[in-house]
Amino acid sequence: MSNEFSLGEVQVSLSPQERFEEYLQSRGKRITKPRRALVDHIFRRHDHFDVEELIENLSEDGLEKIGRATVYRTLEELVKAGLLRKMELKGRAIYEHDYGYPQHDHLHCQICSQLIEFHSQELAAIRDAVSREHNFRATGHRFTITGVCFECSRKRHRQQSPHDLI
Amino acid sequence: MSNEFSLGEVQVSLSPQERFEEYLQSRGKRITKPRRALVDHIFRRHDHFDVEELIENLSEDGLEKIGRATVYRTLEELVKAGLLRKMELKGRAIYEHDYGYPQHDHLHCQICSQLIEFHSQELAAIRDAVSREHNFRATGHRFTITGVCFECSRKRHRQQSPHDLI
DNA sequence: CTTTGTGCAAAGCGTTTGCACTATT
DNA sequence: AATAGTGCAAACGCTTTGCACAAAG
Repeated sequence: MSNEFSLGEVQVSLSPQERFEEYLQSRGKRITKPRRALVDHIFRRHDHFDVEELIENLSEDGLEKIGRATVYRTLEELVKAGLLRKMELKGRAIYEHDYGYPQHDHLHCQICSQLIEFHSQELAAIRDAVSREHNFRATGHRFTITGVCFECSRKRHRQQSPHDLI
Repeated sequence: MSNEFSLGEVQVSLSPQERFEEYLQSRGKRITKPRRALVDHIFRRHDHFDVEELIENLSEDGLEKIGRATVYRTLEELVKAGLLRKMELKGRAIYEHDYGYPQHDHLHCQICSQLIEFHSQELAAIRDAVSREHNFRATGHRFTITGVCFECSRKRHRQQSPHDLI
């Protein structure tokens, strides 16, 4: 158990950095300064983030010179490498750590936009059962519950859901 | 049972048109020609559709004069009225009938992009249990399984998932 | 007659792409 | 030296918005 990383709850034997380099090597892609800086940065601080947030935060690490295009391109690589998970919310991409983190899904508050993670074993079972029934080869799933979080429902008694507001 | 509409499997007492007019009236919004034409059109033919498809098909019903802006604005109303369900896929909005249709979720083929519907009672149960645990007031959920459908996995032995392609 | 809705074209926003330059191999 | 990656700015695709005109109430 000495050379294992515990980033969340899942044990993995390579650091995200190492895993990314391995991925790059295996595809004949280059290990560059911006790529290294980005993995470091992302796995140092972020949990869920969108590109705009990420770019803003880059200056905290003195990485303001990395261009948007490089950020977008690197994020794509990180997803392909299995380090990040991407999802779409309100028209923009949200990323979160995937490598070394356990499978989970989200509650999404429509008011404050916060994402709350939850774990459910049954979900994977349903996914597999449904996929089998349809001869579908599942590679992943996304389950998102939308509504109003505890804090927001305390604050506002009138809610903003599609069906209300007279 | 005489005045009921069966659009899918759920019995409802108003036609989509009537329901939409009721919704519009209740908000002091006007019942206009384009709005009426759009509900008619949408509930005549479509199942899942995106805005581009919808606009292309409008000419089949002689509705080519309805502008994009009106289409977008009306779709938004139809969602608020509970007639349509909106979801985002690959950066663009997909709509499907909601009113008069049973709750369901989707399998999404990454190759041919088709959406396959499935029904699962357990899913609602999980949603409610998880929400209760987090004091979250759920108003809906979206569960999408991604992968490769039967037809596509027969055709291609090499798949296109994130992790492959040398 | 008042006010909301429409159609058009322009703007907006997140993301992608072409290209000359730079850095890795 | 050869080739892949970077940064910039322009282009993109989908959606929203401002505005003058049309239509509903």
